[in-house]
Amino acid sequence: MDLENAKAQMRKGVLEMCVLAVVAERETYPPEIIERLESVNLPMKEGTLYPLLVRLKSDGLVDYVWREGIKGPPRKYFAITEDGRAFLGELAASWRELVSAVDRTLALPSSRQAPSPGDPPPLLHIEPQQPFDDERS
Amino acid sequence: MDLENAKAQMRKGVLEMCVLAVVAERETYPPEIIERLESVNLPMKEGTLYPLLVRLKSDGLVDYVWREGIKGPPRKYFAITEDGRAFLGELAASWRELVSAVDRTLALPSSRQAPSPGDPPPLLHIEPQQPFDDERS
DNA sequence: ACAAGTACTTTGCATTACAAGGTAATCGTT
DNA sequence: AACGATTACCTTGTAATGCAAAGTACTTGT
Repeated sequence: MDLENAKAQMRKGVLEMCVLAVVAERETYPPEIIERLESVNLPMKEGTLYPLLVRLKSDGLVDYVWREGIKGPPRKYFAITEDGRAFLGELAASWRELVSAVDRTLALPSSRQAPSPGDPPPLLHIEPQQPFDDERS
Repeated sequence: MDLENAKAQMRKGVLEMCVLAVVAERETYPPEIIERLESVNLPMKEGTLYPLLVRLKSDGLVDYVWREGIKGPPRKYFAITEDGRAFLGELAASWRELVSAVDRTLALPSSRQAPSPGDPPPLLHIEPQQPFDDERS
């Protein structure tokens, strides 16, 4: 289990919201979306983005038009729809709830500090515990 | 695409960290871990937790001992290891980075406010845009 | 023409949460 | 002591989804 994998797993759940947020900012096309997300440290690959945009489009959360660029092939410029903007609002609210829940978990006593040398070794040398509330006789 | 699914996706990436945080707090056994997480609004099912604990154990991040309860069958009491505590520290740091990155994305202009009636319809009625920086030549 | 660059698309794989069902130990009641 | 209820642990199959890798197509420059 490596840290990189864990970080990737954490990112997975928010990519959809972040793409929607970037598209909500203004019309863009996929390579630009990727650049933007990378610029805030949220790497995303082509093979992830294109299918995601297809999903968002078929759910009516974004729409696109073909536009000719100054050079190269035509681009799909995406914009958010009204439904998309409403959904993004809900996603952002859920995100804030999640952040609050996770922070509450991380703030639990003993999960706070890094291991300091000289601490009493906490590993399974705990005396047999008194049950508190859940064992109704 | 429903909101519930999106919320579940967001949770997925952090469950491992949260379980580790709960176990870091003090020795516990699986049903209690589930209760704790539910109490902070992070639902997790048995079929998710047990295989996850197996992974954490085989990676040396947690350890367990069998203990007899006051009633019912014996329980596996889990505690975090030193390695686990170090890893939890890294996970928490990555989590904070992610929160910061996502918040930066959500703060992009136009993804902030909810749709207000009377706004100019923003959907793809934007005039053909001047490219800014990325079209070199 | 042809190569290079850019953009869009698709396929197969790995990870992982979960629903659903299964095994086993203990307890209370008869 | 037998049996159902409770509690705890475990396993299997499914679905979602990020990604690597490879493919298609349009445009530009030589």
